[in-house]
Amino acid sequence: MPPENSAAKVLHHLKQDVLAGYFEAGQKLKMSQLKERYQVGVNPLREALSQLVVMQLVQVQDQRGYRVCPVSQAELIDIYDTRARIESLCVGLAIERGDDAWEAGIVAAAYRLQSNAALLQANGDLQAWEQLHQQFHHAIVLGCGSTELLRVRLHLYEKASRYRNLWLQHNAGHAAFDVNQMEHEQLVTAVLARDISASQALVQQHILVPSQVLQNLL
Amino acid sequence: MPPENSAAKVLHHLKQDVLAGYFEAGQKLKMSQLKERYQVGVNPLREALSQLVVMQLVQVQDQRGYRVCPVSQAELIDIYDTRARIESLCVGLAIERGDDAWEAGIVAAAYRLQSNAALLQANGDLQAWEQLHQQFHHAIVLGCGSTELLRVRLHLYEKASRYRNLWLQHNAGHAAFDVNQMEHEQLVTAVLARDISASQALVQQHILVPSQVLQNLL
DNA sequence: CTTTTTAATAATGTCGATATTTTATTACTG
DNA sequence: CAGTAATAAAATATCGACATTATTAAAAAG
Repeated sequence: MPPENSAAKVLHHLKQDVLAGYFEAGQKLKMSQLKERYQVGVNPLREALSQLVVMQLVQVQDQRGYRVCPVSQAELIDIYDTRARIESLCVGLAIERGDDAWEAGIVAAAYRLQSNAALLQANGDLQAWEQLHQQFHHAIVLGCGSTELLRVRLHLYEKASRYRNLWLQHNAGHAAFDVNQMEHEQLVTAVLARDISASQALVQQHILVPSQVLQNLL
Repeated sequence: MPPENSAAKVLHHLKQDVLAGYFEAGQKLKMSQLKERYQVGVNPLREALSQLVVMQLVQVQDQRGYRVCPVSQAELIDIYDTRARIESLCVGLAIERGDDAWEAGIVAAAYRLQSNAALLQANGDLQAWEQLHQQFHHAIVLGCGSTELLRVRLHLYEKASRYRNLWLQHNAGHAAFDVNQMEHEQLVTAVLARDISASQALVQQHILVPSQVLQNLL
């Protein structure tokens, strides 16, 4: 375990709290409040907040402190649309470049997702399901072999988190989950068959369908 | 003019200094040194450095301070490869979505670049040329209309800056500049003709050729 | 009663100081 | 003389305190 300074620790917690919605969109982030919650002084806090500003999760106004970035339908559409295109790019490259270990990783992640999905849904543990879900998609795009592209992808995934949580809650115990699961099977088949255009079409749909559901919720 | 705090001011200067190569790749960034140069205390400095860490221009090691991110041939290839794909994506969308104002903006930027290129090359003002160059390409991709995609593009452009400076210096007064200029004319023609695949092929080449030159320099 | 002005309260941004940790130097030992 | 241990020097990370600025509340004027 890497020894982290308090700025790094508070960054991690603060980021989770913003992404999970503990701090609502647009909410003011007062120093006194944050000091209390994370048990650190202002300087590590300001470092963490500065980093979240670069990640576009927090806004800063000179002499007026920090606040959580607002959400909007326009941003939702843009993020999901861009994600769909980037993910498609990653998938195409991964199919071109992926080797045996890549294929095995996909099968393993798909198995883990499928075998735990029903239980986690019954428990209502949406975050655990989302983690397995994300690991499955990550196993696919990992084959693209581009650090930069994967970083861009991760950034967009994180920026989408606040919107995705709405979708997860809305669809808890809903039929959309089963549809989602079916799409995974189709995707695995297309990817392992090295069918680039089919895989890209499937993965774009897989991302854009939740976007359309969310547009009606905002 | 927006009133900025010292962290924002020092961030701007420090970023420029890293991108321009004033601080070399891998170099240790000592606080005493930075305090002297930017005339601020450690806390605004740490905020700025924290942001540069997120931008992947600076690395941090716990209790061992900050240093400029190293450069490598592998990173160069990855950045330029990814840039080529993202730029291609932007260009395709821009051609699909661009309107009259977009076309006019491209013609204007191309004109400004072409009319100043010879003079700036003679003066050896490579940075001014690069600025016009970048404004030209930005005028094209602006038509894609996606804030997120443009942000990703800008991030990759900035990450490529340190490598690009090598290319600029290497090609000062060289024939490659004229080839580069010719590629712009072809690109304008293809874009205004709304020929997506031709435009994408041209812009990919336009980015990848310098990458191949640079691979021999590192 | 609304608007403006003034006072108070609170919050932000920066610095200097300090404890802790790393790095460099010197001394020691096999 | 190389390698290691002890010491000295330097650098980092954090806090508390203070000056500046924004926000809120109260008072005064129209």
